[in-house]
Formats: sequence, C-alpha cells, structure tokens
Amino acid sequence: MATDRDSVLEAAVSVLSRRPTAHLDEIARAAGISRATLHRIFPGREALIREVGALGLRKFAAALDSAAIESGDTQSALRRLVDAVVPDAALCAFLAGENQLYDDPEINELWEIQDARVRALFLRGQKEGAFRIELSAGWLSEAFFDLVAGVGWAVQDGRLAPRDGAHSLVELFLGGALRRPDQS
Amino acid sequence: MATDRDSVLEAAVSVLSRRPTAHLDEIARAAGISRATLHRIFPGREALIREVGALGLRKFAAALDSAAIESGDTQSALRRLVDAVVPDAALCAFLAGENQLYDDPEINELWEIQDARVRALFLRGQKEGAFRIELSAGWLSEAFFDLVAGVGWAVQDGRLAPRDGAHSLVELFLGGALRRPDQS
DNA sequence: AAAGAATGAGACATCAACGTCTCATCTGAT
DNA sequence: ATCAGATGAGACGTTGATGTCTCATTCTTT
Repeated sequence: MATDRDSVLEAAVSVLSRRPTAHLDEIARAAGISRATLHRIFPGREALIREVGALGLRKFAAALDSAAIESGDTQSALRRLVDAVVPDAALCAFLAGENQLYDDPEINELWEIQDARVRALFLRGQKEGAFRIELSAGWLSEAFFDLVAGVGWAVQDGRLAPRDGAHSLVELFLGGALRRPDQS
Repeated sequence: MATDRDSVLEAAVSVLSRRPTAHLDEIARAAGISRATLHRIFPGREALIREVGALGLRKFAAALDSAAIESGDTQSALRRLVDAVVPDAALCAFLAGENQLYDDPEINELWEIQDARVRALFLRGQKEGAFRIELSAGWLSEAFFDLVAGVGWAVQDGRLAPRDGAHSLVELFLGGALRRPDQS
C-alpha cells in the first residue's frame, strides 16, 4: 500500500523536477497507472504536490539522520551527508524549484527544521575550525542545497554521471575550483 | 520604447523567478500597467516568457563580454565575471528554473553559445593550472551557474544581502568551504 | 469457477486563465 | 481648446486542465 503510493510519488518526482507544470496525464503515464487511479490515490493535483514535497523532506531528514551530522568531525559528517543525499538529489531539485510548497505551514516547518540542522552543522564546523568563517553558515547551507539540486538536475538530464555526483559535489563544495599548488 | 519593454520585462522577472506560474494579472500589476497594455506589448504569455529568457541571455552574454573572460588570467576573469553577473542574478535564476525555455531552438542555441564560453574559460584555466583538473569543466560550469542562480534567489528572498552576493559566490566557488590552516 | 475488488478507458461538467474586444478616461502635442 | 494616441477597466468567448462519473475489463481471493 504505502510502497505503491511511494512508487507513484517517485515517478511524479522524475517528471515534476524537470517540468513543474506537467499535466496529470503525464505523471500518471510516468507512474504506469491511469489518471483515474492517480485520482483515487491522491485527491487532486495540490495534494500530490504536497505529498511529493513531504516525501522529499522525509528523505532529506532521513539522510541527515543516517549521516549522523550531529556527531563526529564536521568534514567527515558533511561527506557522509553528501553520500546519503545524492541518491535523492532529484527530490532536492524538486524542493528547490517548487517554492510554492513553502506556503504550506506544515511543509515549511519541516523544512525549517532540516535547514536548521544543516546550518548547525556548518556553524559547528566553523567553531571547530574546519569550515571558513568568512562565509556565513546560512550561505554555506544555502549554497550546499543549491549544489545538491544542481547535481539532481545534471544527473537527470544526463549531463553528469550518477556515479560522479557525490564526488563532484564534495570536491567542489569543500575544496573549491581553485587548484592549490602549495597544497600537494 | 525599448526601455519601456525592458522595464516590463524586469518587473516580470521579479515575479516569475519566484513563481514561474504567476498569472498575467500579477505580472501586469508588478509592472504597473494593466493586463490590456501587457497584451499590447507582448502577444501572449508564451511570447513574454520567451522575451524574458532572451533578455536574460542577452544580459548574461553582455556580462561575459564586459568581463572579457577570454583574456587575462583565468582566476581574475572569473572574478570579473562574478561581479558582472551578480547584479542580474535574478535573471539567471529565472533561466535556471524555466527549463521549458530550452524547447525553443533560438533560445537554446543562444544558451549553448554562452555556456560554451563559460566551459572554455574553465578549460583554459585548467590548462593554465589555475583550476583543478579533477572536476570536469562541464561540471564547474554547471555548478557555477547553479550558485549564481542560488545567489539570485537568496537575494530576492532577503536571505542574502545584495552587497554580499558577489563575495560569497566567489569565495565559496573558488576557495571552497574548507578552512586551510596551512594557507594563511 | 465465481464473487469481489481494483483498474483502465472514456465521457462529462466545471473552472480558471487566457486572448480579444469595446468603451471611457487620460495624456500630450499642436 | 482640440484632437490623436495611449491606457485602464471590464465584459466576453475560448481553451485546456482538472475533478467526477460510469462502465467494461482484469486481477485477486476463496
């Protein structure tokens, strides 16, 4: 039952993250069901979008949990987080693009919680001396999420190999684009 | 005449970059004109969206030109590019979110040209030893644009001060989030 | 095999945004 | 002051997506 709902939601993500205005026909076809059945599972378009958003936030929260970002050294924690979150990067891309979701107070609150956790990770890392302090924890958190979404889009459009997603993300975000001759 | 069109387009960007499905009523109100006049300037919604996209690409191309990314050392070129592009970050955010734009061959070709220029900048920087070679020029280009769009969104939503946009972007993209004790 | 549930296909009404039109009002130039 | 042009406000029909319905078919369970 729940797995059925989730499989439909995953199919919806694959369509909606690319084209947020896709018709229900299209989503139903992507999920391999008819529009009638789609309506039997979700009362309407709005409910479907909300459920996709909620799924995305659940998975993001689960990634934060499984990465145990609140413990251990912060750099390793961030690397674990990337590994945990990249498989669901498409969902993050959806969350990033569907700003209308945050009109819903429940969704918004759930997001605030997760975002605060990420910000806390960066703040802790800054206090420990792992992350740069010239950049605010808020901006680091925001930029991190932007890049996760970017990986999601790039993978989905075939511009980035799924295998490379986590590595490209970590290396750029942590190390930057500049080569450091004095480092190696 | 042209300034009038452009002022309407700028108003449209401020609305559409945040909510791509905004009604024409809303856009007209944001531009300070009536829906009738909006229709007199642009034949329809589709044309309006296309024009906004074209404006964004023109401004992006102008930023690449004014930054002279094809000459000089690549790191400085990138810094100049950031300074030139951040004021129009909202337009880039719109371009990033409106994937449907790229169905239009003219828009798509224009984008390909600019994207190739950015990729060439990174490739040149890699050959010159300024940029890391473990990350593909394509990914660097993609991530750069993601962050520019992120700055646009963050500034528009008040999460990032406009003054900080360029600095935050350059520092994170070039230097990464990691602090380097052996550097300073 | 038979009964029940679930699904797909399609028809149908509804509704909101869009595009077009008209007319009154305002502005600006002569 | 007058006239031409532009604008705003609003009405109107059209269109397309949505939500609901029915019915035939398929799958499941016993």
